[in-house]
Amino acid sequence: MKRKRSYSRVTRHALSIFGKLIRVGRIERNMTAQELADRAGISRTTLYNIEKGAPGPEIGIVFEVAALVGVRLFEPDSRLLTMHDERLKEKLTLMPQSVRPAKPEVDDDF
Amino acid sequence: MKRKRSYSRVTRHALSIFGKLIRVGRIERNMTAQELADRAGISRTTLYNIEKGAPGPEIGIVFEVAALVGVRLFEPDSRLLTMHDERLKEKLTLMPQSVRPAKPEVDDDF
DNA sequence: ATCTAACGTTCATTTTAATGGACATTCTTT
DNA sequence: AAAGAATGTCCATTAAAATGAACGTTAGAT
Repeated sequence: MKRKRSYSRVTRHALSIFGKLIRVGRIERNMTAQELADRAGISRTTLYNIEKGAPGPEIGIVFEVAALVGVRLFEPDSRLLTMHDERLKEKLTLMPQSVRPAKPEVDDDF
Repeated sequence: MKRKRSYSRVTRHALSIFGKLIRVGRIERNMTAQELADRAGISRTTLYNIEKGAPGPEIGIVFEVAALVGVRLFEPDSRLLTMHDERLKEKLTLMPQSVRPAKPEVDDDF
C-alpha cells in the first residue's frame, strides 16, 4: 500500500525553522557537517536532510543533533519547560485514564 | 552492520516531556488515541510510541500530532520564534557558506 | 588564480520504523 | 459488578529512513 503522507503548513514551517536553527548553531560553533554528523553518530546525508527541514528523520536523532549545537526546545525560559516532566506526570494522574468520545456529534473545540 | 544508537539524557528527557505534552493535550481535548491517530493519518501504535517518548518516530509525524492537540514548539513568546524563518535565512546568508575546522586541536568550546 | 576541502545532491543497499491485527488489561459508565 | 470500550503491548509484514559511495559545485585559504 502506498503511504504518501501530507504535512500541514505549520509542521513544515516548524521543521524548516528547526533545521535552520541547527545549521546556524553548527556554523556558529565552527563545525563541518561531517564533524557534527560524526559526533551525532549519523551520516552526513541524514544531517543534510535534517538541516533541510525534511519530515522524515527520526525525532530522537534530530533532538540529539539539536542538543549538540545548543538548540534546545525546552529552554529555561520557555513556557514549555515551566511544565517539566514531574509536573506533567502529576497532571497526568489527575486526568482521566481513558477518554470517552463525546456522544453527540457536536464539535466542541473551537 | 549493527546500528544501535544511543541518546543523551537531555534528548531522552525532551522526548519524554514532548510525549507527555501531547498526551495531556489529547486528553484535554477529549480525544481517544484512535481518534487522534486517525486525524493524524497514523496508526494507534505509532501514536502510542510518540506519547511514550520513543526516539524512533519521524519528526514530521510527531510535529503534526503535536499541532493537532495544540502543542506548539514555537509559541509566540518562545525564544525560538523570535528568530523565524526569514530572519534565519538572512542570518544564514551572512554566515560562512562552508566551515573550515580549526587547525589546532584546541577545543575552544567550553 | 589555484587548490583543497566543505557542501549539495542523488542512488542502491541495509536497517528500521509504520502498520494492522491480536490479546490482555484497565477504566467508566450503567 | 458486569459490560464495553480505551489502552498497553507484542508481532509479522510492508514501507521508508539511514547509510555510504559517488560526483559535480563552490567557498576560502594560500
